[in-house]
Amino acid sequence: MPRPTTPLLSKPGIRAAALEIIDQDGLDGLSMRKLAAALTVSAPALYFHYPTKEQLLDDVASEIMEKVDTGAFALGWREGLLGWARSYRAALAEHPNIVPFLARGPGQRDASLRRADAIHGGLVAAGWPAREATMIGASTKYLVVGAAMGSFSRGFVDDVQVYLDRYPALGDAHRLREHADAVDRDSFEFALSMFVDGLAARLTRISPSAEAGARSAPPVPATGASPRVPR
Amino acid sequence: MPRPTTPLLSKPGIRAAALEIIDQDGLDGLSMRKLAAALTVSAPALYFHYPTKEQLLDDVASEIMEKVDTGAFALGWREGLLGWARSYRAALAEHPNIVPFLARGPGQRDASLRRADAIHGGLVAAGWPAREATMIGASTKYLVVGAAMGSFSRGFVDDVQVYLDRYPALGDAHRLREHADAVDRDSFEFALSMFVDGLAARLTRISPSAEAGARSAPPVPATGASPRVPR
DNA sequence: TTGAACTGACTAACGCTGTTAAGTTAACAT
DNA sequence: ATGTTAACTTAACAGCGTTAGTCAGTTCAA
Repeated sequence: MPRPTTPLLSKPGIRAAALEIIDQDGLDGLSMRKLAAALTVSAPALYFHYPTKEQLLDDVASEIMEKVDTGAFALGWREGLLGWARSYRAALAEHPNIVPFLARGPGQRDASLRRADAIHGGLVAAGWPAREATMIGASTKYLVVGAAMGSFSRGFVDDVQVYLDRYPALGDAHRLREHADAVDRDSFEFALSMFVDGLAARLTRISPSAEAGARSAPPVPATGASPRVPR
Repeated sequence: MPRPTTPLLSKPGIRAAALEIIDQDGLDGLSMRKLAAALTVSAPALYFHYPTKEQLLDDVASEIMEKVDTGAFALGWREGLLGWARSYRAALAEHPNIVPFLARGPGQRDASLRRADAIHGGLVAAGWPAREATMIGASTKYLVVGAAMGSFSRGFVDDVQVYLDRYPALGDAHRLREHADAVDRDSFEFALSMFVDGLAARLTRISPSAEAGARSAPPVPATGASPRVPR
């Protein structure tokens, strides 16, 4: 079958199939041959549409990141940060297997820069110094990526009775596995709250005029408020 | 050369060589053949000492994690948490290439459990409810792993002039690359401070008796203070 | 209407990977 | 002296990402 009358493959189709395999079999479970087989096609056919496996993964990652929303910065830095962090984490939690790739991921993509700009602009407009705005953005990403990756709870095994008396402070850590997801979600929300609380306290300390977390005061264009100093 | 008079290989030697390759060439740069070549040995010889590549990596990861210190919990939960987080991050920053592996890593190892026990016990002894102690431990790990992995700053490319005017709020983000490491370190410290500040405020709120961050009051064995309730 | 150029697939193959099997001999225990 | 174990060797397998070369169907210009 040299050239079909109607194309068998399309970039979105390849992406969807790849993501499906990743979700089911993990990141290592995706191979070009397996992906091709799922599309009832030979492996090299994929290279007509994607020059490399990494490029394909980049595209899949970008697709996932499209669900990240920075719009809430219009309601104030606190709302913006919370909205961004939550939508970010939700996007990653939907496809946890791709997170290790996404973490080193591009970030230099256009959409990614647009998000970074919205975040930084929103923070600066609310009264945060540019340098701290950068650190807040980084910190929040740490939290989201760490939560998506680490999965603290999954570090415990549930078939071990041993450490129940060996490490009494762990109590019944073996039950963690059961509600691992819940613990992860709660821990993320907890960390986010503590972090934002600390931020709010700091903002009133360094810039008492700014209402901590409320709408940014003047209707000045958000992006214009960023001074051109190294951060 | 069937059996050498004195063994050519040893587990510590294999581990050291593996880590050296990982540090230089990245996690993907480590192959059993390359490792064997570095040790002037054939690849299958390694399998006499390590049953699998994953086991080898587990051991290397554990070796790195040995530098993580939870001793400061004797000085109070705040000092303990900060000391743990900083030594944890420092250990990962020394070998950033192995972090992606370490993040999914074992965690169920003996040493890992001992650390978890010390952390949880130290927090509970200072007045934190067990459930929140768990979340604090998880949150801190999120921060450390996220900081070690994400490398927010590395997400920017420095050869692009384009977005200077396209995304004005980003200012001169292209300079980020230069002091990427400094930004990472500062952002981590910033995040840690904000998080711990938020925690301290919460602790005085929920348990006013506990001095927020000071030494845990009575010299009671830390591990004995953990009630046996699900967390 | 013919012919060239392009498109979207194919099969074969390269060098790489982790790992297993089988062979070889030094060292050690009985 | 003999048998077992230890520590290596080479050969090989299946699977990986990717490249080269082939070929039929589609599109468009002359």
